[in-house]
Amino acid sequence: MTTYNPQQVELHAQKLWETHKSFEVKADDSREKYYCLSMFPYPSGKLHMGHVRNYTLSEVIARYQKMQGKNVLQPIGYDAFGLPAENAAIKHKKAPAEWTYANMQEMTAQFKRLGFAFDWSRELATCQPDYYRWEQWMFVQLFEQGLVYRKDSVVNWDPVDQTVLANEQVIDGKGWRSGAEVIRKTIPQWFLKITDYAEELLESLDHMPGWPDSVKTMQRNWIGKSKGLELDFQVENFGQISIYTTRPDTLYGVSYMAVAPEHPLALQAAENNPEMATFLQQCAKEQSNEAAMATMEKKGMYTGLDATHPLTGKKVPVWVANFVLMTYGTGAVMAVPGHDQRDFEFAQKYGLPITQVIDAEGDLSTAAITEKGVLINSETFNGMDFTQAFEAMAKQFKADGTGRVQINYRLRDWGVSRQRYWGCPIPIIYCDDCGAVAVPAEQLPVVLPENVEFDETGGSPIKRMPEFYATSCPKCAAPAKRETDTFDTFMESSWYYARYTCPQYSGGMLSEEADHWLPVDQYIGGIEHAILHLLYARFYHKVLRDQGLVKSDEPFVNLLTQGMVLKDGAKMSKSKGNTVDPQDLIEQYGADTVRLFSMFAAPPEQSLEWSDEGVEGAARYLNRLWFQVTTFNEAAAGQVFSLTGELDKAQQAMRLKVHQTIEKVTQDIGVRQTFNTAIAAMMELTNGISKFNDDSNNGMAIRQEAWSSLVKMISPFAPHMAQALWAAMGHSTILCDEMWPKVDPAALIQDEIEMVVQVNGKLRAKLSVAADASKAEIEALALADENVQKFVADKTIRKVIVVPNRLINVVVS
RNA sequence: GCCGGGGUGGCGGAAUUGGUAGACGCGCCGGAUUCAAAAUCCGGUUUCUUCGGAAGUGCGAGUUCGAUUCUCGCCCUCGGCACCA
Repeated sequence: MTTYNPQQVELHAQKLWETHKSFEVKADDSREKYYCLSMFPYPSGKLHMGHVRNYTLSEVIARYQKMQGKNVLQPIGYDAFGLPAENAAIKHKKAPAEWTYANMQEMTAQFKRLGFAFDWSRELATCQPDYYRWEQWMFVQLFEQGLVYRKDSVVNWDPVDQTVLANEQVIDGKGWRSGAEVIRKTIPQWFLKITDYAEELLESLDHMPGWPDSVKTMQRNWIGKSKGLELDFQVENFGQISIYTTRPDTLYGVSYMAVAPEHPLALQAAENNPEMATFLQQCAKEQSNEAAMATMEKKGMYTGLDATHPLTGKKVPVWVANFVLMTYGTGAVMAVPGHDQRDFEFAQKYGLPITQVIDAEGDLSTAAITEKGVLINSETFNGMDFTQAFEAMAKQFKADGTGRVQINYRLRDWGVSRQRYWGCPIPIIYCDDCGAVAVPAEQLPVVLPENVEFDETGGSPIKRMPEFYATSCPKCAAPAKRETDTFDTFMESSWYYARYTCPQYSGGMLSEEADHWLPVDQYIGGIEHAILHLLYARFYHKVLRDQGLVKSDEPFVNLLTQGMVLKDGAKMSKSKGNTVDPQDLIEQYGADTVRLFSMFAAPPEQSLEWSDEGVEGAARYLNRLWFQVTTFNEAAAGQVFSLTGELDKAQQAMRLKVHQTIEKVTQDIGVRQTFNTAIAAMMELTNGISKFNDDSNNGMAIRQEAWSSLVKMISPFAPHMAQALWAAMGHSTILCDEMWPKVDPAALIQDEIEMVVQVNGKLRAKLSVAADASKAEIEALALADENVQKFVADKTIRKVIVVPNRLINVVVS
């Protein structure tokens, strides 16, 4: 017997797989395909436990599916553009490309050491021109089709560093490096019309049974479809403002209007009013992200302008309010303090009238009444319910042309411009005469210069590199300037899963192979991507489809959202400095232990609070398994045992346990995706077999079947050890090419079943009952039990509930 | 603030369709082995208890013969909120 040496066993298995190209796959119509994908990593440095968990999850699924006989594609690559590389450039005076490539190399070595079944021949990195040229190409297509447009939009501006900051770089309203107060600045940026796809993105969610309900709900709410009225209000000395409301039934309760600080009306009001100008400046210092907007103190100022109420003709004051979003609806709202809590608070603060126009439960002296009900104080609309009022109002406004029914989405178009260096250049050229012109396809890619130097401010180097931006107009050949903004990195991560099907293809964005592999059968990634990445990728896939590049409607059939790996209660991330380095654990225990533990510690969808303790347990288990199997192999001495004749009770029980475990593990991996319980079941079986010391022929046959099944079932988790044990059993094949063990239905037949007896829901006895016993027999048996009698004796039996194969509940009083 | 999760022994977690709460593992306790220790193996381990039992799954109600599971109201916590990825 040899002792278990994980380092040796693991390197040996890895070499074996590499030599046999076990995980390099080609399109093969003779076998069912299975595309298993984990979200690719950002090359931040070393791997952390979140990575290990993520890739082990897809690994287990991929290896399991391969053992079901499928042609499994499991690729890997790097989401290589992004902010941390620029931060590192400032800090270490190293070009972002150099830092990124070094990290990729390090992470690749770690991935290989973990023995993941990746098809490395398909590796890609999004910062390579071969990759991003097609992203630029697609942008140009969309530009020409009108799915791309340019408009003014707000960014965080650091007035000291003279640079745009990411939300993450704004801490308590101040620039992370300069400490200066960040202000809102409006600059022109490029947008993709994701809202054109809002309806389909919403509707498709109803036909995606492989996605978790929670993610679908979040996406539905994010898209936020609503039906309302858009109404025009006339404002004297200004003109017309439009508002959108989903509650036209409360129109008679409007006591003021509110516009966003960036609204043209607000800007006009500030022209001759220094106080208003100061107020708008204050608003410009407030953060524009939704969380801040929703929680900050509600402030407003009267513009001095009044709107005319379209139904009553009365004057309604127009206010500027810091909580009105310019980006949603029309940037103006009607305020109904009686029936909207935010309007209510604002009205209370500024002494604006609060009137009740809906008859519903509530007390207007303390809070708004937000429930729907019958209209009151609403002239001819009195007595109508919400639906009647909505329709009647819609009809009336339509007739006089001042309002219309409108479907609105909360979803906004996707702003893809970033004023950063380390990203894919936006393929646009600005010409004084021709305007914004797309870079012609034959001039793509627009290559990002990689040898650059960063200054302290973190501003993009290409913005001061004429050799990059100076060019000529593709239309009129006059001197022109390239766009120096780059794409949002979500652009790269929105289609990489498709490019993996043909990573080296140079004839286009995607080859015909894309439709062989797509859609992805199983996608796995962090729950933090539930909305942004997953929605952008869904959108992009539909765009690819409409360009004729893929045939499917959705990119990911099944989605597994893994919980966060937490340390000290917070997301494990490099920026927080609370990461656990798996390298040390691999060196100490081996990759199999680290993989096994990351799957055993918690179910995949739950967040996992990391603790170093417990890894030991996984290592102990593998050691025990190694010892048990190698000891058995010695006893078996190369012989193959098969069952003959009748089995005794203990043998039957052992064989039952083996096949129950195969059934459970198969279900847990293949259907439930609860890998922690699969491992627990295998541990239980291991304990069971090691206590079953039957040396008879049938005993040996059962043990041989048990160990061999167990080695196969543990192989997705601990593939190196499993391979070594498989070889030690005398097999010359590669285990990952073998078929998954099958359940023998005959082994599952039981003639006696244990049932529980309750009296008034409390456990009082356990019974062993013949499998074919009738209800009456079971009932009689339960009532005959001594302990049951004790609790029943002096009472009246009201009823007896028999749940087949489970329990008997005797209800007494 | 809004949207979506989570809360069960000392700890990670299990209970798959409303049916034995605590599987499996960690830790701890006891024993074997050892000169000794580590490792390993065996046994025990929710709490209280008058040893009959009783209580118990964040808190408070409800539905049910029966609730960790369903309903309502709270509390705490994690993720997301459009420029972190």
